[in-house]
Amino acid sequence: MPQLPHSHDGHSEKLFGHMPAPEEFTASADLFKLMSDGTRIKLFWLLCHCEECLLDLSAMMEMSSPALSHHLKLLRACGLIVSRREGKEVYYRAADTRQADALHHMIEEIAELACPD
Amino acid sequence: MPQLPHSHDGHSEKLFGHMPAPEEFTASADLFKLMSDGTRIKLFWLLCHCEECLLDLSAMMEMSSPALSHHLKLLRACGLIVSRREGKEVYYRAADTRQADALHHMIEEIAELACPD
DNA sequence: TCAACGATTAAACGATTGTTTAATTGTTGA
DNA sequence: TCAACAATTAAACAATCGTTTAATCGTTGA
Repeated sequence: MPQLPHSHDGHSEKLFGHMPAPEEFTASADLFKLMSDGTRIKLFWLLCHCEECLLDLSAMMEMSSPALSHHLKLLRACGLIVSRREGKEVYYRAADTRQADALHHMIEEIAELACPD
Repeated sequence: MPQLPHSHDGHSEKLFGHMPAPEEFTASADLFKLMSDGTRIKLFWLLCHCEECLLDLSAMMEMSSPALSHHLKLLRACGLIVSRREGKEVYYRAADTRQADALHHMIEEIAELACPD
């Protein structure tokens, strides 16, 4: 049993002995980090409700297309969104995965947003 | 009805007209930002499972006490954890709120952590 | 009251992140 | 093939963040 500076009770020491590996937290942290930016939350939320091309997203988000492209790349790298090219345009939408769905619900639960159909 | 650069269908334009205010996303972003650091996730998770003083937390987290104090301050400022002084020591634990509870479950759902009793 | 201890604060530093501007890649229709 | 358009990439910049070191505050017991 590992020792703590102050021994208040045995509970913490037992917990100390069963600490999850740091990697288990970094995986979560990376996902939360992705949502730590208001721009990306709004973007991801938007892509949960429609499929759109960069220019339209750019207008809806009121941002430049390079800035948006940067955020889309991050979201796609984590598998939260997918894209498909159709002619000159690339369409983005939320991925159809358990993780993306869970995150969508988290966002709406936290923000208590009214969710358009 | 607002106009988008490309009019693919009416759906996005309708959505564009009902965009939630930026503040609704910044509130969520702030909460996610709090959890965007592996150190803080681990710390918060720990405080969901025990109540401890700074020095013991410092040992369990393998961090300096000033660094830890800084993170505890951030978590407390958002109401996710509470503290009480008992003599020379200050004890921290997760707050007993819906938000803290929801976040605890999110972390374990995302990390799929085995949760010690 | 004063020394010891635990906790907090402040200042400084390095690292990371988001946006801008400009250049480049990819696709289509004339 | 070339001009127009959509998307992406690259470089540069300011801003934010987490840690360290050092100093300070608060409490207790001698």
